[in-house]
Amino acid sequence: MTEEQGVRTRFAPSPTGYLHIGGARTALFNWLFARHTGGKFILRVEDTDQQRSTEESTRAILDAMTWLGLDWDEGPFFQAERVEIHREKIRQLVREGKAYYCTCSQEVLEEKRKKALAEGRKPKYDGTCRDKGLKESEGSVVRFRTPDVGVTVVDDLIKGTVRFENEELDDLVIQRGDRYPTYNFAVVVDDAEMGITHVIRGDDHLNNTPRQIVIYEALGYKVPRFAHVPMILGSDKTRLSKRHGATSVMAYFDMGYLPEALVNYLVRLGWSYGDQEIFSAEEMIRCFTLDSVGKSAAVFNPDKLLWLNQHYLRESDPGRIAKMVKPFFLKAGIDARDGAFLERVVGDLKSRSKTLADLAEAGAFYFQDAVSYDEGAAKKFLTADVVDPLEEIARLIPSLADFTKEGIETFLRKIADERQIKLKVVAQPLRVALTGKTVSPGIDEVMITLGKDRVAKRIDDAIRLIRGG
RNA sequence: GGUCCCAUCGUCUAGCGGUUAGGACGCGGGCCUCUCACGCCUGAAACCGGAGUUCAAUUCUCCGUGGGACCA
Repeated sequence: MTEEQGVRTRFAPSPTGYLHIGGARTALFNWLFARHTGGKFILRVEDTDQQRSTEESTRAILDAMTWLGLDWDEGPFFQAERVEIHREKIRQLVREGKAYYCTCSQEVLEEKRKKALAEGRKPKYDGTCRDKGLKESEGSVVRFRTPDVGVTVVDDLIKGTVRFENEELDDLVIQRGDRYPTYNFAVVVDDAEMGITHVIRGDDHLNNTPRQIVIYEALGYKVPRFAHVPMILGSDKTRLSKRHGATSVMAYFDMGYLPEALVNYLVRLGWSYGDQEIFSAEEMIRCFTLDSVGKSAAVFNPDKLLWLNQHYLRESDPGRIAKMVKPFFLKAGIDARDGAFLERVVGDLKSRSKTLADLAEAGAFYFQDAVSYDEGAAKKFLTADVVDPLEEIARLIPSLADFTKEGIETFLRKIADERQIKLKVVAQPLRVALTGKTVSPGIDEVMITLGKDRVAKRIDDAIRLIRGG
């Protein structure tokens, strides 16, 4: 597969909504295959559905691809701008007798279909107009003259050899009554004209493939290789949809996921490389092949995505995470403009957060002038018997020479030892005094990030609270 | 209704005739520990069913069952 020369793949979303999880994985596989083989990855927007296509959707899809790091080499091309090319090819087929005008009305067709079904026959077009030699007329459609004998074989790179009896295929409508080409026709012309060598798409298109192959052949095009990747399902094993949770790629951006986590999650959905779970973009490109793509549908598992996100959050550079998390703080009304301070906060929290949103929530206390105490925490840990050690800490902190993790640890242990109590007996009240909560980064990390002044002030505040009752 | 695809722990998957059926997420227990998270150890958890091929089937073939998709 690596030897393939001049590979050209494409992703062809229709701009009728956002880029969703399934589309993103299809795009990813196309992108990976192109990158792995040194080929080109092309983006084509299938905006022929005039009613539902919007520019906002196009923008949203492009933004999502960019966020994921799926860069394209050519395009975006717009299918709507290519309609004249499609019409020319349709006229060509009609001229050559490979397609014909049909004037059967929807009503008649529907009636015949019902009748066929009722009599237990196949509800396929009966060929009424096939040999009438009709000219174009108002509302007429163009049908493709499908060979009615023989077999069309799809030699799929993922599914293997799939055979279709041509007699099962219908005389497909290739131009609708409004003179617009149909999907199955336009996609063939565009893929062929753009020199696509490998069509990698969802396996919901597998049944369309023989219909497309006969069109390729009628038009004298070289038939590309096909690879039909299995679908992504929701937890109830039905097609992934909104009711399974977020399906839009950018919804994950909004929830504080890192793009590399989503990409890593997606690549392992249907594809594997031994036991490896974690892949950098470079590793994916190096390891990706279509023959290790599985055949069966996969259920989307948000927990595993969360785990990967946590992993990448922990591994990432604090500076980068600080930039990414800043909007989450701002959204919560927290002024996180002090870059150096924010970066220290991120350093404390990135290894213990699952998402950027989590991080911002857990880190809010760093930015408060007056700590807001969790009620239960204050009641349990800010008690009269800890006033003495807290006072001692507040008194000695300003002059503590070694204000490092080790220095603070030693200092706190000494405070505890002198009172013949365990460190944790001091640590929890101190944590509540500094953070307002019982859960936080290490007490030493918090103190360093906050700095001596804020630490002393917060302890004083807590003592005042205890005394004030 | 027809056609097509698919089938290993709850989930993602490894396996490509002979394995104590491996890993990961999640879940249970333990260790570490200033809380949490990480990390480490550990436990429970799967070959859809039936024929056939074979000395031997999770693996190959067929049928069934279940799920999914497409065409209308």
